[in-house]
Amino acid sequence: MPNDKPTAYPADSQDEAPPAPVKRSRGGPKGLRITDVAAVAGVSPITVSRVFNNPESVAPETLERVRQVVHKLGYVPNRLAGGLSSSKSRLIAAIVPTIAHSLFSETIQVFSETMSKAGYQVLLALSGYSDSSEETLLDAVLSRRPEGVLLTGVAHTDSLRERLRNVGIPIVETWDMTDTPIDMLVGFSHYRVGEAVAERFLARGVLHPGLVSANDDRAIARITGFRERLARAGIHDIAEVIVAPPSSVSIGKTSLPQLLEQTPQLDAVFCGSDLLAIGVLGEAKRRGIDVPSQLAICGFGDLEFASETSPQLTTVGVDGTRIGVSAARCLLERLKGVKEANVTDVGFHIVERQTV
Amino acid sequence: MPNDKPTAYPADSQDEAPPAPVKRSRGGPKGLRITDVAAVAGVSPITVSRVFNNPESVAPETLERVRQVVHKLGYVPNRLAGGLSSSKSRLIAAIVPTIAHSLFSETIQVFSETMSKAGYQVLLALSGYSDSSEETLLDAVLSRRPEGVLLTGVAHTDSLRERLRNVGIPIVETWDMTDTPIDMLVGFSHYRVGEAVAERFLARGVLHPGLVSANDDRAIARITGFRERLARAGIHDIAEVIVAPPSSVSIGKTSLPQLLEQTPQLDAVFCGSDLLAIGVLGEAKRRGIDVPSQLAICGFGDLEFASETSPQLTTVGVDGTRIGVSAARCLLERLKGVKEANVTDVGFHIVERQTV
DNA sequence: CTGAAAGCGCTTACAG
DNA sequence: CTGAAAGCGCTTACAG
Repeated sequence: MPNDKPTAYPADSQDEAPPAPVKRSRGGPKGLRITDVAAVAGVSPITVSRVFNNPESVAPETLERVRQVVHKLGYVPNRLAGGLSSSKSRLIAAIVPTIAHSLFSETIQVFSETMSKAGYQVLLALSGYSDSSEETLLDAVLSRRPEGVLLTGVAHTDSLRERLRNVGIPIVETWDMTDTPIDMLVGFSHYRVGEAVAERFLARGVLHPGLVSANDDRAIARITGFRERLARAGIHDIAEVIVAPPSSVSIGKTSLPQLLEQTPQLDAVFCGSDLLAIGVLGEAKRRGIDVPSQLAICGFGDLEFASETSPQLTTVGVDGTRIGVSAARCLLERLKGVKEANVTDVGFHIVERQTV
Repeated sequence: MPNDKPTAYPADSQDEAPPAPVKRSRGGPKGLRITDVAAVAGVSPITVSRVFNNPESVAPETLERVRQVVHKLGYVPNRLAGGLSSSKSRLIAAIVPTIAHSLFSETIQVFSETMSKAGYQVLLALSGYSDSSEETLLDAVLSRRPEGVLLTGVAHTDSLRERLRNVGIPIVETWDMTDTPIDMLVGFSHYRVGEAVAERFLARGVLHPGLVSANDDRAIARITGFRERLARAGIHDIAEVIVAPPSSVSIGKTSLPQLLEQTPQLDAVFCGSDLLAIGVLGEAKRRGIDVPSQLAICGFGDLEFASETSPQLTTVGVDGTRIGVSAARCLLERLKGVKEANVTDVGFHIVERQTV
């Protein structure tokens, strides 16, 4: 040894002593931990954990005592830690194009209510109507390790579908229909909606139909059904105005002159939403066109106020509340271990408010 | 020693060997971890972490290599772990009474968009209109350790306000006004809305006003402003129908006869929402009452469709989008370290659609 | 620009 | 019914 002089260490230092571990403070106490509660209540941390997650397994008086300490201290468990440890985030992601002025908001409302009654919380992810950044959005969502996912519409890209399938958590697609769902599905066929509206128009003797719609996936499916059904009846010329979402009353207003320019004899318009329909209706009135005798107008969504203020409109009603509740139930069943796949067609109904 | 026969242990077992730690498997691999990426990329886990959280601090070619491995493997970081470790959940909670058929949905829409652009995600918590379980809801929210909270309305109970103040994260109250905000606030005075509507009515020469409203906090504030302003003008008798939320067109319809029963000379109605106003208007028409000449009706919310379909209605407009954006900005500034308090009165405007 | 060690606050899997 | 030890998958705080 090059240097065997006595060291400066205290007398009790031992030759074999491991290097003292560097104490790295991480910024001091951030708040109450489960150990704080345990110490005050005179139990182990595990018991405190059980009080929250499995109270039946704790003796009644222990339970009571711990609960009082929890309440007195104002302790709130850290679910980031709990989720990491248990692999149960108790989080469900809801991916929706938009919740503003939208049919989806009531679906999300009841979905969220149902989920929170079952002890889950909802992470809201707004996808917009473009799918440019959907991969990024999905990364953000999956990084929270949700235990289930509600999708609005059927996922478009194969890559997305593949990824969702592979995470191995229950997925429920809503508000649309497909033969190849990722997992579960609660929705209806927009294609058939289009067909059904076309049939109504045909039954009325419509010869020169038009359509106004935003260009989101489901609206396109409705348009396709509409067009194809009309084509089978020999009608191929359809006036068409396609706009970027979100649709609105004012877009409806401006679209009518465009449709009339394409088809001066226009006698029916299928609108992508009730808002568009209201706009078209208002503009028709302004031009002295009688609805529905000269121009039939069909909307989509069956908004309550529309039925009150615009009884001349026909529309397509969908039970958004039922979709939300069913979607929640599907996920919850799976989370309880039920394994069956599940596709529910909730259908739709055409609301003819005023006899033709 | 009672038993010093040779043991059955292998020859290399040592007397001093510490008790072999029990290996407790936790269920095997749940998915890719940061160490998997690190191993493939030939770097340490910390470097992979930096690629996600602080890419500027990583050499360009290391960055590129790690990113390729991440992409190839499909690795998604676990933010439960990340959040626990860093005390940064990147989560913002939005507590809203309801998002269905509601003015709040557009606030939440833009709030959520703004937040996600800044790298945060929104945890949606629906409080309903009762505050019975608000403590429970808050526990659920705080257990996720959000970095900020948006509240709709000003929190009611002292206990709630105290708890929110104590968590030490930025809080923004919205859609209401108070002299004693918990922290930041973006809203307007519902009391003043009520006063302003009363003044419009007085200016019209109204003598026998009534009101229909749901009984949520903000509606009550509007009613109070309305009543007190009228009282100052000597009007104390006000017909009144108070209903449980959510309000709707059909409730509006049924309320008019009730108001007329209380005050047969009824010449104005202040409604808690545009939906109620539309219902009242429809019922008035049905009874041959001209609006606004015989009966003035004022709603709340300025829904776009109402202006198109019911120009006879007056209403109160509020910029919900601005509230959402401002609330998001307030929170984001704080999260960046700016310390100033912030109270924004976004005001409101009365929309008189048809000249009296 | 990069890494080894320690720690975030819980829960699991045992054992008693 | 209760608890000591280990581990969940990251990031911090250093050190180089």
